[in-house]
Amino acid sequence: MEIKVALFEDNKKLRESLEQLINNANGMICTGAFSDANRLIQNMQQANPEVVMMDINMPGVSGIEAVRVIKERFPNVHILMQTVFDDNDKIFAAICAGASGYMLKKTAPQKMIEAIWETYQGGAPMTSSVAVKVLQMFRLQTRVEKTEFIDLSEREKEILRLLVKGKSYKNIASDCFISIDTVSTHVRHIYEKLRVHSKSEAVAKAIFQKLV
Amino acid sequence: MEIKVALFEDNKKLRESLEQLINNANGMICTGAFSDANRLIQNMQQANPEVVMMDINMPGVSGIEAVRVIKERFPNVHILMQTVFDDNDKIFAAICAGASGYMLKKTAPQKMIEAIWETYQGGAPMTSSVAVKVLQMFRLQTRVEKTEFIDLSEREKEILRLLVKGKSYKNIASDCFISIDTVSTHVRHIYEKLRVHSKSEAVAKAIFQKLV
DNA sequence: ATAAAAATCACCAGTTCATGTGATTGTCAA
DNA sequence: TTGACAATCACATGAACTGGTGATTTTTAT
Repeated sequence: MEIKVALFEDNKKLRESLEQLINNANGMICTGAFSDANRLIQNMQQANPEVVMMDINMPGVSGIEAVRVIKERFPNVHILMQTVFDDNDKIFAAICAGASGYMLKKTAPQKMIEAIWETYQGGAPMTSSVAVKVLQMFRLQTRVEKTEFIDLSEREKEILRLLVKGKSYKNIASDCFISIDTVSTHVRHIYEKLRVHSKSEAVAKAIFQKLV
Repeated sequence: MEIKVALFEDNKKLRESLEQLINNANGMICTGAFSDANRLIQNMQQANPEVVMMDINMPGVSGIEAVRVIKERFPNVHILMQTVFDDNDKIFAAICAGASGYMLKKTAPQKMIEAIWETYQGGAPMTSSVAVKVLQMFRLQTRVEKTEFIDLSEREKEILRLLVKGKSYKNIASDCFISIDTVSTHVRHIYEKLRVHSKSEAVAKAIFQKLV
């Protein structure tokens, strides 16, 4: 039984050469090659693939959005992302959307075939530079801030939570049924306790220190 | 120039066969093979390796502890972990301690040599099953908020970072050597992309979505 | 080559914020 | 009962922000 591979890639030349590469490889067949993800569901049903190769940058529906949709509607399909750049944010977003693998387009054809095979088997093939970035991000996420003790009153905490939600003094006043001036006073006290001088500093500190 | 590889592995048979594998491979040489990490620093100075293969389970000083020490004392050395099990916690701990790669011991000899080579070049070779677990953990850690993909330009991200630090437009202008009006324009664009309408909302969203 | 996106700057009107000063009321512990 | 603190409100001013219009230059993608 051959692995059915579908292809989403807006560059015509690359799309065709990938299609050929897949069809020439043993044990796999390209059942669909599309230039965008605008008729994603339809294309997926038509191609009925086990593995999807998805370009991250496409006109219309982005590759990342497409991954999210595919993972929702066809959760058993494994997705191999393809991109020109090993850009942190996009890798991050693609992984979170549910992509299994992440290969740079410049990857050697033979390696690409191996990656498809690995993806099919439930692996997570990654270009070396991508793997390194994933580990870096992984370590960064784990960092813990040293927490200092900050003693806010209940009311102050309540108002700080509303600040974090992005509310203005006016909003907070009406939410809490108090006057704007009172909000202002509370905020002033919060600033003193947090030793900050603006809403955004307070919000950042509140979040990092997990005060909310 | 050959890659100098040091080996920490308590199983004598495995240690010797790995040593042989390395010495038989082109472009690398085993400059030290040790059964434990109890004389780690001394061994490291003696072997002076560029790549360390470290067993995760050893009597005495654990492989993970050893990684931490090596990364502290010899930060330029790349470390390839070796283990029998692909156990979540240990993978996690090893990565956080600073290991670059993570291979199961049952990996084919040829693949192991490739992994050493990749590690030397700053890559992060991982056994497929490990890579999958890393991605899983990665997603779990992130699954707090559903992350939407927000495509900010470099400049916008830079300015967003400064906003999170609590800087005013004036500060940002002087930090970035641009006019206040330019800062204002960038911020406007950031707001549009994040769909917010104030500094504090932007800051909160930036932090929660890990845009900074 | 050409269109799109990014980065830069300017002017402006209205809104919101930061901070100072001062005051009243209720609670609670010393 | 007195002082500390929390919560409430008021007035005021300068600074900072939001959002709209419009424009030029550079970079980037196709």
